[in-house]
Order: sequence, then structure tokens, then C-alpha cells
Amino acid sequence: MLAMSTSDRYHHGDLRNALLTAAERMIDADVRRRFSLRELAREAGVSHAAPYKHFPDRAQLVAELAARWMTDFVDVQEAAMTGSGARADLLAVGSAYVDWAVEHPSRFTVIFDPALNQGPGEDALGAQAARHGALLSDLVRRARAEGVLDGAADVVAGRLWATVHGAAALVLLGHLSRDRVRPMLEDALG
Amino acid sequence: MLAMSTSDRYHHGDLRNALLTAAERMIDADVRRRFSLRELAREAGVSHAAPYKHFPDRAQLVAELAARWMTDFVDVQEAAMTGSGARADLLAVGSAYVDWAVEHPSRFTVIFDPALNQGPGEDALGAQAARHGALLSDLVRRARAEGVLDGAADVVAGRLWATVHGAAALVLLGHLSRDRVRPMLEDALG
DNA sequence: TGTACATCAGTGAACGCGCGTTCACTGATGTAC
DNA sequence: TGTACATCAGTGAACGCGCGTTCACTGATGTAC
Repeated sequence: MLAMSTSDRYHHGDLRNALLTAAERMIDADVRRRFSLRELAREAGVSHAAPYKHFPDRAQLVAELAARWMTDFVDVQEAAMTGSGARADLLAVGSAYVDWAVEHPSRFTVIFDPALNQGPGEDALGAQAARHGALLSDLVRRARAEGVLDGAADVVAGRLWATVHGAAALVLLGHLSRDRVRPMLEDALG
Repeated sequence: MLAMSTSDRYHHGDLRNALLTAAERMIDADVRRRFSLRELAREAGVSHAAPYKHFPDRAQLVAELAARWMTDFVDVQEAAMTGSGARADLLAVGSAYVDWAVEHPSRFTVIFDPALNQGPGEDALGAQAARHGALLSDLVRRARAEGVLDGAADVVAGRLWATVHGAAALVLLGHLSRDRVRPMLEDALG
């Protein structure tokens, strides 16, 4: 179990994780890549049938990746908050949202698209998405309490989400440059 | 040339257009479908090699479709303007943007994603995209002239675009319901 | 009006490709004795 | 300490699939005479 030299043909030792990280490496290297299980196995230096010893099928593997990624996505936004006022936190979280999207374009696409991340293990992703929604709601509540924003909380939260998500999407698609986003976010907060 | 009965095996008569409309029918019927040329030919009741008499390859066909769609997308927004004030027009255009996306989810995805619509005939799409940008710029200029909006024109235009585009994207992905969008757009206009 | 002919939009077989998944197998490992 | 054995993570061949593209062909059409 401790032996992980790649010269061992049998008993890779940690193939499950190796496959998941290979998937991340590949999808990060080539945006829009719809990696195949066979490609993944190749990358991990293992036969194309080997992944089936660790995942029932391709969908399950993708679902697990999506849940991991959504967790990281929310973690990063949570970590971006400094607590120095709701407006600053909204800006920081919004920037973190866009930054993460720019750093992981394919992951971003996958975590938001149910057609790509569908799977019976979708619950984990759903839980993280809920956590994300709560994070935004709390921020908007704080901002309203501090008089930074007014208007119905859910409407404002929806608008800010749409603005940030749209900015990220447009940057990823090449229709907007990253450095134009910050002023837009500031403008969105009045 | 006038004979277009489908019983004729040879000389379909208008296969070029038949292929394009079949593509639209298919992509509209099944979101996320990445239609193949073979599927298209099947749908048009023609052999899978026939499309090559009208399009050099798949990419060209998609590029032509994308240009058509972008044209329609901009047309619809232009038509939505009533001229009864910049704020009303901004709302109308934003709603038209989201409506079109909801009505044609796949087309919306294709026209904005260079990875999907790439092709040597991309110029036509680019021209329409520029027309779209001009339409938005004009609207923002009018709104500022009428005192409806303030802030740097390009920043405000970018913010509004991001908000509308993000709203459309989130609705398409199932993360936001269509009827929550209108209040958000109103909120975005202050 | 009828016939020979060029055109060219169709056909269908074939190419090579990569995919997801299944299957009987093999052999390295750890454990019980 | 050494040996028999069960386990199970790997292998590689095979399945059937659909794809984009090419190719030599066929036959309906319109035109020149």
C-alpha cells in the first residue's frame, strides 16, 4: 500500500485519486475538453478498463469532481471575506467568484451546468450550492443592515449574482476583459 | 427546381435550406444537443454524404447558423425598443435578451461561444455582435442624457450587459426562474 | 418537337477514429496457519 | 519464519456505437441543336 512507484504494473496504490487529479489536470489544461475515461486512464498510465474498478461509470466520476470543485469554489469565496464591512466583502467575494472562474474555466462550466454534472451523487454538489446561496444571502442582509444596499433582499441578491455570474461568463467567452470587471462590480454596489 | 416533392430521391431542390432549418429544429428540440452532420442528413431524409455538396464541412454549416441566429437575436432586441424613454427601452431590450435566450437556449449558447461557432465565415457573426454592442452603447448614452443612469458609460454598459447575460445564463441552467428576472432588471436601473 | 449531352446533386460503401462498457484473465499483496 | 491461499486491482481483447470525411458512382434535369 505504501509502494507507489509507477513501475509497478499492478496495484497502483492510489489510482482513484490519481484519476481524479488527472481529470483536473486535463480539464484545466484544455478548456472545453470533454475528457473521456479512456483519455483519463491513458494519462494515469493505466489500462482503459482500470477506472471501472473505482467508479461505476463516467457520470459518477464527473459528479464527484463537480462536488469537489463546487466545494472549493465556495471555500474560496468564504475565505475572501475580510469582515471589514459588507460592501468590501461583497466586492471581495464577487472578485473571488470571477477569479475562480478565470482560473478554472472548465470547472466553472461544469459545476453550473446540470447537463454536465448530473449523477446520482449530485447531492454533495447541491449541498455546496446551497451553502453558496446562504453566503450571498448573508452578505446582502449585512449590506442592507449597514445601509449599503436597499431594495428587496432576494431581488438584490439575484441581481448581484446575475451581474457577477454574467461578468465571469463573458470574460470566459472572451467578450469582456478581466480588468473591466472590478469597476463594474463597484458600480453594481452603487 | 420547382418540384420539391420528397419522393424525388435526386435533386431535392432546396437541400441547403432544408439542412439549416433541420439543424434549427433539432437543436431547439433538444438543448445541449451537439448535432452531427449525419443526424442532420437523416433528419432531412438524405444520405449522410449529401450535405457535403452544400457545405465544405461541419464547422462552416455551424458558422452560418450562428451568424443567422446572432442576426435574429439583435433584430429582436432592436424591435423591442418602443422609443418611450431610455429606461423603458433598456428594460424592454433586457427582457427581450432573456426571452430570446429562454426560447432558444442552444442557439444562445452557440452564438456566444467562439469554441462552438468558430469558422472562417465568422465575420458575419462578428458584424452582428458589433451591431449588438452599438445598440447597447446607444441605449446607455440615451439613459445618461435623460439622467436615468450615471457613472462612466462603458462601465455602466458592461455592468448592464453582465447582469442581463448572467440572468439569462442562470435561467437557462435552471438556477433562477424567469419571473425573478424582471424585478432584477428594474433594480439594476436604480 | 425530339434527341444527345453536360452538369452536378444525389447515393452508399468505405476509411479510420475514439468512445463507454464488459469480460475472462492474471498476478501482486496481505493474511491465516 | 515459511507456505498455501483468498482477494481484488490491474490487464487487454472485444462488443457495438456514431462520428466526419472521401470516393467512385448514378441518374434527374435543363440546354443546345
